Amino acid sequence: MSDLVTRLRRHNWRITPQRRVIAETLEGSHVHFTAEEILERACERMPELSRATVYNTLNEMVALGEILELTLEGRSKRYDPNADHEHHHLICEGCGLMKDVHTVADPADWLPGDERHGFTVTRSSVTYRGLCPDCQGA
Amino acid sequence: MSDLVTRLRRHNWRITPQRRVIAETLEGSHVHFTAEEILERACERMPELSRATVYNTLNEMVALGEILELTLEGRSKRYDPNADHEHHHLICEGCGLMKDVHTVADPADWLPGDERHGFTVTRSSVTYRGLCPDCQGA
DNA sequence: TTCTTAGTTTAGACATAGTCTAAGTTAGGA
DNA sequence: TCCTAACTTAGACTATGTCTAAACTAAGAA
Repeated sequence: MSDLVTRLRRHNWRITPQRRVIAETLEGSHVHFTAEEILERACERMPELSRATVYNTLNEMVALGEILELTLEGRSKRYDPNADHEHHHLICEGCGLMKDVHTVADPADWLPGDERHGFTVTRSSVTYRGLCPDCQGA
Repeated sequence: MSDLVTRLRRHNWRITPQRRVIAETLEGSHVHFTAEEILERACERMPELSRATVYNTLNEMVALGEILELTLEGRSKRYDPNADHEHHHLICEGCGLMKDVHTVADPADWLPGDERHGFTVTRSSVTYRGLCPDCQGA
């Protein structure tokens, strides 16, 4: 049983076969997939699964707070099943490898009041870029 | 004369009327526009300007390193004429408004060595999200 | 000045990512 | 069982961005 499915069930969310396949596809890899990639992989197990169901399901999981939607480089959003605790991303500019990382302080503490322009700030995320060990050698 | 135009001229880049209007539109505001917004505003001064020219010109300016392409929330990229000095972004989740902000510390200092996974970190950027004054009221 | 040529611009077709709609299907309670 | 609300589906639609082929423009050569 997928851990994500367990978490989703707690929201009194009906776990249909389609949703289960999508959740398990999301959790089955350490890479963050795009919606199209999830559709493609989930269709290997359930060929009649529709594009709309994948998009709807991903959006609902994001709304429930159980997965994260990442808008990074490129045109498509990616989905991260580790929505549990706050984390940030470290991206290799050589090969595109992406890792989750944790900071020692809350980034919101470093934005002074006069830099907030009247906004109420609710979330903050840091993206670190550099070269991974493999790409430093190359 | 726009400062961005000056910088572009240094690349031996032909400054056509179209490119001048696009560059001045980019610099004329403190917020970061999408390509469509730039097209719309530039068309107020040059109605025959085409969509393709705006997209081509923006992509070329990015390739020259004179503006930044931001892939953040939503479906469209935004363009930042301040490619020079380090700054971060504050985004309204209501209307998509984006502003430049400055933090009181370097985000790289918040990432402990054991969270770097052997990467050499060269750049870091923080994205703050919340509601702008207008969207708080609505 | 006129010619040549490379660079630029244009309209609109095309591609891709994502959303919406209307109709059909399914699950769970009365 | 039937009823109803939730879910799924195919495909139309929208939004964002790219490509193409033809026309235009500017700068140097003759």
